[in-house]
Amino acid sequence: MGAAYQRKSAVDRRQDLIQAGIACLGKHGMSGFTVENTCAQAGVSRGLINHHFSGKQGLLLSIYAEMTEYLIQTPQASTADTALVAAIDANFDEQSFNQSNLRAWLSIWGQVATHAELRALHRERYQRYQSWIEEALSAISRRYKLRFDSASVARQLIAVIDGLWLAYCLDPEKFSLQTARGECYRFLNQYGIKLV
Amino acid sequence: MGAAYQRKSAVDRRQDLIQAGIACLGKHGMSGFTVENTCAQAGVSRGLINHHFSGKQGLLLSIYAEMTEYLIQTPQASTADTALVAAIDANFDEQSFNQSNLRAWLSIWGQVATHAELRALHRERYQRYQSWIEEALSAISRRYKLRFDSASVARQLIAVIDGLWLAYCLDPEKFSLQTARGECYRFLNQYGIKLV
DNA sequence: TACTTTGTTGAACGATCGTATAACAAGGAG
DNA sequence: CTCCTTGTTATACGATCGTTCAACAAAGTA
Repeated sequence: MGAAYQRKSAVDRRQDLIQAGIACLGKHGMSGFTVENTCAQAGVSRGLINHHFSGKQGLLLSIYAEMTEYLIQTPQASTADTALVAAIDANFDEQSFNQSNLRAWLSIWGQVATHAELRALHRERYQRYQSWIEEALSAISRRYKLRFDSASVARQLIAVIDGLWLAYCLDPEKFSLQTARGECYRFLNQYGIKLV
Repeated sequence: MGAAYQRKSAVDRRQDLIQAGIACLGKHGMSGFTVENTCAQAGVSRGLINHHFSGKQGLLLSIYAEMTEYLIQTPQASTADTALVAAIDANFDEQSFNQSNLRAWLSIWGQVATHAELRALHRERYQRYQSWIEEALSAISRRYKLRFDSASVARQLIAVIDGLWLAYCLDPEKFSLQTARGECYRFLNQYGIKLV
């Protein structure tokens, strides 16, 4: 007779619950992100969330940290060109640009305004993200002797990316991943930035 | 001794509940949009929502219809230039571009993927919105002999607007209404579209 | 005034929420 | 084999959710 349940290390189980939470957020939004659903998705009992996290809000915080980790990681590319391409493409690969993942983001964004700790975390991550993009654009403008306000273009670029995400999430049949990605690079072309 | 409660016509009371619902969504997001909160905000009893709407979901549907009404209304301006300016400025006036309203939008968007009727309504309104902007851009490109793909620029413009909304909603201190509006017109300038 | 219509109330219902807690068990240390 | 740590389960609890429904009352009609 086998063991009644599988015992995992704290870090592994925490990762399981985080991934299960993301899956629930992607499936039915914030209303689908319940303790019962998440634990069922992870294949564990209900009480386990409060053992590994400080309540459901604690799990949500860890989920957001995990989700930003993938996108915010500063690419290690050699030039500003390839680094920016890598950063943009990370937003438009299959892992990021699918309805489930975008819905999870949308659900969490809806909580940022309410949840103080979540807002603080978001502010820090987004600030780092924007600064990095701004510096990359600045390097590119110097290298190719282009004339544009890096801060302004950075704001617009981030807005375009997020707006395309939103449009795709709300109506996935409207355009494809490639269309969205192409739209993003067409936008940069208009400023003389020819990356692809 | 006055009346125990004020009796209103169905249309007036429905409007009260719709506005109260928007206020609740803006205050604490979708989790703040409860029957109890909404009715308290409207100053009526809990049971009234089910008398005037088909449940809470029915109210949410009416709320979305009301919110789109203001933004989607096709301006009656004479030229495509002024019409597009009016449409864009409607997105960046104080009534639309404040955190409470944007949070309400964000909350509803999070439900679009889940709620079938809401998704259908959104698809219809957004399609109409995009078509109108695309036609306006097309008229402008003909008039000023500009060379760009109207459909592509329309997608980018909507993405920029929505992305700026999102950024402002998640961190209002990052930039002001005027900055966001200016960013939008700077984007159009890059395509040779000089409206302001 | 008497009657009808219908907007409105408030209590009650079952369902589900997040959390706390005591009992249990898996796996390693001795 | 025994003990101990700790990951895990299952139940129970109070709170709150959305909805239903019978009773009430305000305003119009005759």
